[in-house]
Parts: sequence; C-alpha cells; structure tokens
Amino acid sequence: MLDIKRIRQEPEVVQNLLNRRSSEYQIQEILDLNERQRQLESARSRLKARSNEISKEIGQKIQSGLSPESEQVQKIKEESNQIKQQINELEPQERDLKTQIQNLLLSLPNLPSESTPVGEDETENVEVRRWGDGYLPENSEKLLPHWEIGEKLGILEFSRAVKVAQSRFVNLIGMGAALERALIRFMLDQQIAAGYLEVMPPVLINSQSLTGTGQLPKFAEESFQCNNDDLWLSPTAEVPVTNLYRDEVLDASQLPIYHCAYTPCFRREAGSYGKDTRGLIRLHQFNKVELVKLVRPEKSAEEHEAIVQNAEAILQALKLPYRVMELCTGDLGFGAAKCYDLEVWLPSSQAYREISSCSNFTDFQARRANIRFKQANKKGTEFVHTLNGSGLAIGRTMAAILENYQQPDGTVNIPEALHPYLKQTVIRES
RNA sequence: GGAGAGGUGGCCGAGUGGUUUAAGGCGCGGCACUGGAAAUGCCGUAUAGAGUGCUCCUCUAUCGAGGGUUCGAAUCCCUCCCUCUCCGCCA
Repeated sequence: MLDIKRIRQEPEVVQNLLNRRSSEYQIQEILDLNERQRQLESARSRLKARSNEISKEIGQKIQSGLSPESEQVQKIKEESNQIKQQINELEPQERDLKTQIQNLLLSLPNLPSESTPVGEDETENVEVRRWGDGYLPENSEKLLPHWEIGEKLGILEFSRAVKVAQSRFVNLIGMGAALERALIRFMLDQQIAAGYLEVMPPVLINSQSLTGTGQLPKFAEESFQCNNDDLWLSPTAEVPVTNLYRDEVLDASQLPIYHCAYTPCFRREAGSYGKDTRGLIRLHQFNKVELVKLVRPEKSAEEHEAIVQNAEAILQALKLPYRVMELCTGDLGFGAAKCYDLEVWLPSSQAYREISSCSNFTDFQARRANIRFKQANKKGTEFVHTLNGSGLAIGRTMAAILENYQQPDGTVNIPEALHPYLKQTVIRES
C-alpha cells in the first residue's frame, strides 16, 4: 500500500512513478476523496470535543448533588442531543469515504524504484549478468525435454496425476521423489548456512494474510480457496512467512530478520491455459524454498542484492547455467519496487526460463500487513522493508537438472552438490 | 461437534455507568543518592489520525471486532471473531 500522506505531499512524483508501470493507475480520485474525508474528520472531531465536554459537565453536576432530572441538567442534555444528531449525519459519510479510499489504495501497485528500467513488457527486461556458459550442454537441441526423460526413467508420472487430481499435477516416483527431497534439503541447508532461520509455516492461510502481502484483493482468482472457511492454499511461502510479523512492532535490534522456508505452493494459473502444458514448469502444486527478509529501510537495496546472491549460489553449486534479468516497470510484480529474475537454461525450450524471482517490496507489504519497528529513544514507529526471493523453485530445478545433466545413453547424472543427499550418482531406468 | 472459561497498555493485572484523565506492579529511560554499583527515592514512559501548531501544543479515536442503549460505556445489550480447558472424533 502506498502512503496516503506521500500521495498528498508529492502527488506529481507519485503519479509519474505509477505512469512508468502503466497509465491505468490514477491517484486524483484518492486525493479528492481524502480531501473531503479530512474536512469531515475535522468537523466531526470538533463536535465530539464539545459533546465530551458536556458529558463531563453533567457528571460534575450530578456528583455535586443535582438530580439528573433537574431542569439544569435536562437543558444541557438537549444541546448534546443536537450535537449527537449532527455527528450521526457526518459519521456514515466519513466511514464511507474511508473505505473507498482504502479500497483504492489497496488496488494501487508499489512505486517502481528510480533504478528500475522503464519498459512495456517482459521483452524490455534487462539482462544484468550471465553465469555458467561453460556448463551449457552441447548439441542441446537434440536433448529430450525433461518430461520425456522423466517418464522414460519412471520418475515422473503425469497421466495418473490427472486421475488423482487434474491436469497440471505430477506424481514423483522413486528417484524422482528422492531427487525432489534431496533438492529441498540441499537448498535449505545452504540457506541456513547463509544465515536464514528455517520456518515451516501453515500452508492454509487466511484472507488477511493474503491482503498483507498483496495477493488480495486484486489477484483472488490466482489462488485456491477453501469452501467452508476463510482459508486459502498458500501460493508461496512469502505469504505465511512475511505475515508471521503482521500487526507487530518489532524492536530495532531484532532486525534484520532472515527466514527460509520450504513449502508446497498452490496456484490456479488462471489465464495461462495452453502455456507450458507439459512437464514441471507450470503446475498447480509445486515445491519451493523461499527466502524472506525484514530489514531496516536504509538497508533494503543492499539486502536485495544479497538475496539474489543467495539464490544464485544454489544454481552455481548445481552448475546450472543461468542469467540474471532485471524486470522493467511493465513486467514488475504488483508489490515490488525492484525485481530480479534468475533464469535457468532449459534445452527443451532453447531458452532461459524463470527459476527464481527476487523482489524488494520496500514498505509496500509492511504497510498492508502493518509490520513496524521501533528504535529505542525515538518517538513513533517506522515500517520495515520486506524482501523475498525463491531459493529456488524445486520443480523447475528438477526440470533443469534432468535436461542439462542427461547423457547420451538416456541416464541422468546427479549434480555433485546433491551426492551427500542421495544413495546414487546416476539416475537409470528401473 | 458438545460444554465451560476468557480476550484490558511492551508484559502481568485491577476495574459492573460519571475525578478512570485506565489503579497497582514488572520492564524500560532520566535524575538523585554512591568512590562505583546494588538497593532506595523522584520523574517520565502507547499507537494512529487530524489541526492555518511544527523539536512544543490542541482535538479525536483505540480496553478482541462491529453494532446498539445513554448526556456519558472497559463496564449494560446484540452479533461476530479468536484463545484456553474438559468431553467426543482424529494423524
């Protein structure tokens, strides 16, 4: 959520930054409503002040022996009743304005950072760096896509997943399951060593949590919702982990907070029919190790670079070639001020495909989720900055390994970094 | 699912219609005392919004949430949420 005070104080700056995303976001209506709301608030609070005064007066008179039915008391009651009537007229108007403003604010995206490249869509994202050209497989156009290798080896099973659930689900069998589990453990171990505290959060989460991180109200159709409860299947551990601290005032000394979390993630993938219909790339349920940081505002830019490094370290350890893209304003996520995507080389696509997304949300989520911190000896509180990044998406990592590590004889080598987690170093047909 | 208890400041905890302007304690900060400290004493310690006031001040709101009664509600009434205990079910 954007700061209404800032919108009021520098409307041009805010509008210009929003325009870098798209012309669909306008602040003028919010400004008008806010102006009106503040007028009402002033008027109402003046009336209320007088009314409080009267009540006190009556209290004193009754204390000093006057009967509540006496003429003196009745007379002031009359004035108070009139004031109450006026307040009763103003209050619903003000409440209505407040909800309107709140709803409009919730539907505005974060301001892109000054350094975010301006662009229309993903074609204008900027490549920042590339790693692992030496590990690019030769004659990669001849390699099988991961779903074919996986089914051949008997470790990925898609057709029965349709029976059990529906399309866009998978069964991992034997070494498939073992590899998934090894990846989860490896990534967690790495990130814990890098200083993140592991959390295993609920993956059923309430509406308020989804609103806190920005998935609601705009993106309701992207998540699975429970019928009989105010609960949703978590689309990413970002939501439960960031919301751990919702409505809390942290002590400045607690910051920065670093968490990593392995969770399954659930996404409806509405609007992506026909895209990536095969394989592990776009499933309704997938596993992910997520990194979440809560930091002091002045640190968030450098913490952002660090989180990208932490995600990159996994790809490097697995010797998977990748590139780092900075998203342009048109492709930037709703809550992000700045975002880097890591894209891994996927021979079947002959392209780099997103495997991690690392965002700096600045105070956008913190305002929605009301996560603040307090400095000793300083009046008031400040919103923290929140960041997160995938470290990494497990299914897509598995896909990248199956494709990049396949051998001419149809077997798949297991990356060295995973050897401590598995009983074998090659996946063969079984 | 059934029955009961409860939700008050950073924390504990008192408070059944009007000096509650939320007692008291703990914690925290400052000062005094001290060679220094402990102990003790005194003072101060919430958040948010608004204001032609800007290191100060004024007003408003906030005792789980939302309504209601009343001149006046932490306190009375209604609805909802959450937590805990016991029973049932259950990995």
